[in-house]
Parts: sequence; C-alpha cells; structure tokens
Amino acid sequence: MPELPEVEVTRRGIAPDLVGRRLASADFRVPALRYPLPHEERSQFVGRRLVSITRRGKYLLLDFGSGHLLIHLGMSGSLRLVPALTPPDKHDHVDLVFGRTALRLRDPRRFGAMRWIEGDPMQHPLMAVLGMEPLTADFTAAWLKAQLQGLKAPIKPTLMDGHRLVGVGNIYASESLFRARIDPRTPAGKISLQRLERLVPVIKATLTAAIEAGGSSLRDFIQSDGSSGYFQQQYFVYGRTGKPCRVCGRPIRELRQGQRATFHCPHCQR
DNA sequence: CTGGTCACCTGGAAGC
DNA sequence: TGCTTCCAGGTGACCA
Repeated sequence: MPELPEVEVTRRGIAPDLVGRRLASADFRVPALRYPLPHEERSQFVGRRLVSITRRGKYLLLDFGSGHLLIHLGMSGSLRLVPALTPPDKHDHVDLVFGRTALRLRDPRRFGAMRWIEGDPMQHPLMAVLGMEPLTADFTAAWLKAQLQGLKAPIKPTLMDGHRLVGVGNIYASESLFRARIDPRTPAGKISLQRLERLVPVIKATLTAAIEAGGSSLRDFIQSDGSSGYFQQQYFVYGRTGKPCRVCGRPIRELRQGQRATFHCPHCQR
C-alpha cells in the first residue's frame, strides 16, 4: 500500500510513541530486504535516543543523532508498534525495541529497504536522486511544465517517476489524473500550462485527503493484532475496471503502461 | 538524456 | 479439489 499518504500516516502513527526514547535492541530475522540489513552498523544506533522521524518521498528517516536509519516499505511493507516480546509472524523481519514497545517491520515481498546512513542523509545516493516533494509550495504548475518540457512519454508513468516527483504511486497517479480530467496516455510534454494548473492542486488535494483519511486509523499502529493500519479509500477509478464512472456512469477502462495497470474514464479524461 | 523492459519476492485470486 | 497462471501499492539496473 505504501505511497506517500500511507508512509506519512505511518510516520504520524509511530512518531509520538518513539521519539525521545532509547533504542534498546534491534532484531533482524532475515539477512536482507532489497539490500543487506544493517547488521554490522547495528552498534551505531543501538543505545541511541531517537531524535525525530521525518519523511522524504516514500522513505522514512529515523534520526538517531549519530546517523539516520532509512526505511522504505516497498510494495508490501508495513510498520506497527507491538509490545516487546510479541512473537513474530512469518514475515515480521525486523524489530526495533524501544523499552516496552517494539517497532515491527513486516514485508512479505521484501522489496522494502532499511539502511544506516552517516552524515547528511540527503547526500546519500538513494536520497540525492529524489525529485520534488508534492506537498510543498515549490511544487507548482510552472515547475511541472518545465519538467515535462519535450517529454513524449505518457503523463501517468511520468508522474510516478520518483526522480522528478516523489510520492505519487500507481493508485494516486490514476486518481489524480481522473480528478484533473487528463487522459493518462497524453504525452507529458504536450499538456498545456492551463491543464497543469488544474493537475498540480489536484495532486496535492488527493494526497492530503488520503493522509487525512488515514488519520482516523492512526490508532491501528499501536494495535498488536496485526490489523493493517492502513485505510480503505473511496477510489474514483483505481481497481474499478468495468464499473460505472462515478461522474458520468460510463465504464471505467483499464490499460497497461510500463507493466502497471492504469485506470481511467475515456469520457471524463481527454 | 529519454524511453522501454526486466528483476527482485511472496501470496492471494482467478482460471482451468 | 488441485494445479497453473497472473497479478499486486516500488524502484534500481540495464539496454537501445
């Protein structure tokens, strides 16, 4: 599930319980996720106090003063707070134990990542290549127009390219383009400034609404029963192939762009 | 640089 | 019922 809103909701869900507390131990039950887990660097952060948890794109950065622990949830990752010593399930790969509470990483597909970064985390190769944060004032139609200049690739996969714009994944790319009434197949460089002035606020609003919807389920992060902590969203197009468009009633269509499913309403999006 | 494809990994759903 | 195939919210590597 983790696109920007889910990562941000996770951050808000776990930060109040963890910030300011000392990391007592770190248990790694698999050797690697996307990258080898930070076994050797463990001594660098065990015993340290957690200063803050911030987000950059879909990454979480846990600041331990002497360095940052970077966490990415991949396709199937989730973080929950559980009472320490809670027996792990099959895909509970990492526990960061803070006193009586453990931050538990579950990730069945293991596309997620956890890395220890020393120095300025934004200089790290994984961070330095990241694009614009969509929920900032710098993300404007004029900026996006310049970014898309000359690009022939379709707008939908282009919006999902984290080297240009971070946080917008497969769900919110389809949803945002529907709300902005833009056909996902439109060559990115051909979209007028006028239409981008519609798209940019829509992306901000779509992500913000999803974060706010997740806020109501924040308490799930401190449940120990394994409930997901994520929220169900009322989507306009995502996963609604063949179902009536919520605006015009015509069937939602599905197509594939870059091996990913795209959902759209051919009547409403042009 | 751009644009396209593949790989990583597991599990659930759909198809036969 | 049981086996096979396809698909899933991300992204880095690789190629032309």
